Amino acid sequence: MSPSAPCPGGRSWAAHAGETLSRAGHRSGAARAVVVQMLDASACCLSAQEVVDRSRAAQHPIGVASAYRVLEQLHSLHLVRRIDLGDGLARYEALSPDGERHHHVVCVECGRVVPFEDHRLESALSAASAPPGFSLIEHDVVLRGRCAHCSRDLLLPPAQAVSPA
Amino acid sequence: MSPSAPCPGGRSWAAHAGETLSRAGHRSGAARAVVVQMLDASACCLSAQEVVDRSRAAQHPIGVASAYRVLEQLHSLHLVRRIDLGDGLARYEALSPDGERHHHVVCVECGRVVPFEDHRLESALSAASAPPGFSLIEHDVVLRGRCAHCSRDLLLPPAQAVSPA
DNA sequence: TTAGATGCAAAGATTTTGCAAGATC
DNA sequence: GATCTTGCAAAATCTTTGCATCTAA
Repeated sequence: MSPSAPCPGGRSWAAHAGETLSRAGHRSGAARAVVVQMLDASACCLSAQEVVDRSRAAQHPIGVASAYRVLEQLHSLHLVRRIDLGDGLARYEALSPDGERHHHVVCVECGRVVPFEDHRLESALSAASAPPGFSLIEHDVVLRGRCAHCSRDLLLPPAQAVSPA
Repeated sequence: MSPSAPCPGGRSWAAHAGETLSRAGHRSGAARAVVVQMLDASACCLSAQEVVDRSRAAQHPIGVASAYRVLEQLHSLHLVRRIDLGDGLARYEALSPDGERHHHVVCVECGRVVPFEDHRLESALSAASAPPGFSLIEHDVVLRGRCAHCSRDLLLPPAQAVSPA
């Protein structure tokens, strides 16, 4: 979790990403800087469109194509994780080099996304019995349920319930 | 797993689905019958396009829109599970009423999808500590790795390696 | 100066929707 | 016969690609 938390070496994820990118032979550019900064500052995963919208709001607008290209670049270098919450959007989140991961819970009513960690679940996933010969690399876990807010609304008369997003 | 395995009552999943659909007030139709039969006969999840392609191959072609509509209908009645393997396609698989579930492993090289079960993982998922107030409903788990075939290819000289799909 | 980065617009791919024709009950 | 289902085509989304321009090194 910890947005913009320093990486093991004391540097920010953004610094780590920049270094990895240049070592890979990529040049720096305005769009890339914006995307990296957005991801570094975000507490959770962002879609390409969200990155573009936030860049506009921050007075540093970038093109949609650039957002997708930078995100793909970061993904190919394992600097971000690609997350699919099942709504047809690809989301990305910064991946700290220490391998720390978290999972996501999505509210089936309002779509709210909440990150969470669970060490026991993590162990079970690492120890998961994959089919013979399969060597596991990573795992994606998405839980679905109702957030506190929407669970409460279910108990209220329909007229008072807040309409879901 | 077990494709076309009888449900607890001894009926096939297709029969169960048909009954549930009519109880919900839906009428039967050619397209729906084909989709239900495809899912019942499939060992694993199918995309809408796969259903359409197989329907054509089986000499009972259905329209793309119908496939999507029937799949959505089945999903809303919890007769199928919607699965997102991260490649931008929605897949669906029959959901037996006894609640038996399995997960999927995807080969990062060739895209092969293999179902698997793991009771310990299942327990960890059921016991997962969701954020406060969140009531969990279901979970999606996708593991990624290299299948036996592709792991072997990595050891061969590039010239002999089979090109990935 | 050279090769990569960027942005716009067009193209691709997947899924949804409008509407007329055909089936079911 | 009323209503739901189906299928074609158009629309809506999300993502990728082509190409000219700009820019980092």
